[in-house]
Amino acid sequence: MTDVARLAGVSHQTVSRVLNGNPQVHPDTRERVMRAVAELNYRPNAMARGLVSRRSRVLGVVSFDTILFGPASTLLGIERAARAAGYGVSIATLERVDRQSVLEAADNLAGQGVDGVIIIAPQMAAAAALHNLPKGMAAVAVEAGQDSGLPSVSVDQIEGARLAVQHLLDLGHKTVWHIAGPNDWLEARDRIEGWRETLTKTGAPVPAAIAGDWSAQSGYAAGVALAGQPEVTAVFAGNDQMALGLLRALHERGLRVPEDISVIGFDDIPESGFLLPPLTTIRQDFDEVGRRSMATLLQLLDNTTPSSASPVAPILVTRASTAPPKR
Amino acid sequence: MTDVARLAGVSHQTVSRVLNGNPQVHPDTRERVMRAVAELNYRPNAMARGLVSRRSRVLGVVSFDTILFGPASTLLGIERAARAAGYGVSIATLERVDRQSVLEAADNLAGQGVDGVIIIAPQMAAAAALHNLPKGMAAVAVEAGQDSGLPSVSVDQIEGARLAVQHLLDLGHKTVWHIAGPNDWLEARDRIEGWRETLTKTGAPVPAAIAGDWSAQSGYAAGVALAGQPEVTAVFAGNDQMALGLLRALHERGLRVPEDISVIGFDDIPESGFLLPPLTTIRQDFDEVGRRSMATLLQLLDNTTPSSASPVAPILVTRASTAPPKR
DNA sequence: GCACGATATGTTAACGCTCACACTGCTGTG
DNA sequence: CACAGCAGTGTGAGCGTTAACATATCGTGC
Repeated sequence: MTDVARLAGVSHQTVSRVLNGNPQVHPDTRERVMRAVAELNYRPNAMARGLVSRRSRVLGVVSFDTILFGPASTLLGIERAARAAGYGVSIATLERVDRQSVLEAADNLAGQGVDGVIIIAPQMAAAAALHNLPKGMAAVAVEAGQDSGLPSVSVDQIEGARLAVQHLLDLGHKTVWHIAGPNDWLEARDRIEGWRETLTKTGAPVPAAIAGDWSAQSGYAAGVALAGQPEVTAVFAGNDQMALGLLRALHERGLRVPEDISVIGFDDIPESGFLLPPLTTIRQDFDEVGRRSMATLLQLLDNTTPSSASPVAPILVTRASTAPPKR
Repeated sequence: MTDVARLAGVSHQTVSRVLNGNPQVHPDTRERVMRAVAELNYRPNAMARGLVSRRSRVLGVVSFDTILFGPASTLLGIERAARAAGYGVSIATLERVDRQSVLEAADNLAGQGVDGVIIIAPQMAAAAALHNLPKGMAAVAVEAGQDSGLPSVSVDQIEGARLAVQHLLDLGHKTVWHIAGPNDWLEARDRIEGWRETLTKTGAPVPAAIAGDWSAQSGYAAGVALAGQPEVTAVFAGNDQMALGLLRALHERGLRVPEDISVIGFDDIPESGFLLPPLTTIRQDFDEVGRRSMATLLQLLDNTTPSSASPVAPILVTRASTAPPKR
């Protein structure tokens, strides 16, 4: 910076002013400084800057299983929103999801000097850990339910499930079976709740939910079980991967989708449109989740009370795996 | 730090020594300092530390399309390796892949003060940009070919293609068709090369490669074209998503896999085992890629000449989508 | 013509840490 | 008994930036 100042014939403070867009600099001076900056290929030192301003302009994201479509998309949405706001993003991926791992990850990020963290905590264990975060740490939770003690952003899973189930009921199905995600995931619980509520509200019988673990394999297993029950005409799978496994199981048993059984998924993974048949599913707007998380975090950093908006609304994507019942 | 020093009854320098594991501190002193650290809940300031040591212990990763299985897995592998080495990871995701975006992303990361960057650059355009990186920036390329001018780490795509094609030839197929990835991806080019080479070497005829874009949709389109050609008995899809689309197209045309046509994919995405039929494919070891990238970057930071190891070997995962030809 | 605010720039002191060096006792050696 | 050597600790400077304040220059209104 001193070099730039010398070359431009000004003080280092003026250089600092130019770099920070201070309006009180003469245009000519600004020009000269900019030229010197370019000529010397000067780049401000982020650490010196952060040391005095107490802001690193980097935020941390704690996440789990970033290979899965949901978390990966959320991460991407956050990263986009952060970049738009002039922030960098540092990640910490959890190997296991328990209280300690979450706290360790948050601690690591804090040690890197992030200004705040966004925690993608769809599991109960992760959400529980949020109460123990180092105090004074600006943190926003994503998909963590209301009782995490943190400002939080999420997609309206209950509404998503309602959309899925209502769609099937509207087609004329008497009821809808459900392959649920793991019970320690909040999203799984909410989808079960939305499913059950919608059935109950319309007076439809509520079959037992079948336990899955998000994997295609578990969907397949559920499909094997369901294929043996002739009364099953419509199935709401907790995510698209399980729907995929389900489709395979039904196909193997000679059941046609949607003629014999309607199937609806959740997530709208890129492959969903190309399954056999193309999958009707529920889409979540992860970019919006990213934007809201970022906005909330920025409010936290500004010391304004974060405005808690309503959850992000999912939408129904109708393809070819659902139809009126034929049997 | 001063507070800790006061509480422990030592100088700030001794506190620093304890924190950095300097062996020349008396065990009793160390103990007292540690206790003070714990009591005050003190955490060293990363920026002050980085300012003087000129090391942030954070590295940057430039990546594209982190929703795709390959890049997401690579990112995860790098993150794991970085954590093991005590480094944090900052990400920069590209919206578009061209020279300028790559340089901008690298610049952003540099502005955040990362010690070095790992660039996942599977596309020609990205690889080309690597020559223009700010000099003095420690950088490692992943999947960028040899001529990026950077130390680089990659999976042996040619070998992977060879494994796939040889597997089909060994089953008795006269030749193997290929649905290729986009021509501006290095991985796509290498897989084409491995495919062509293997066919040529064994004297098999080399059909024209069919252009795809990694998506299930393009695999479907290719499948529609191939289903009309009775001489086609074996297809090597450039990735598993295209294989998925292909399976759907073949199924729709009444062609059975593997009885009528054998299909092999590439990547081994989590769903591959649950397609109809379970997909035989080629698996890449992304953790190993992450470890090697990290190791290379650390060597670069140490000013040792990076040891350029041989590419990571992929492996064949045999499932149910390939069989000897029947027609 | 002169005080006065506005505009533009410079000066100095932190920020919290590590590095280089100086210092203090103590032990062991000739 | 003096002195070197060493373990253990303290002192002061400086990393590159911004904040706070001080200063210089310039019109402007009376």
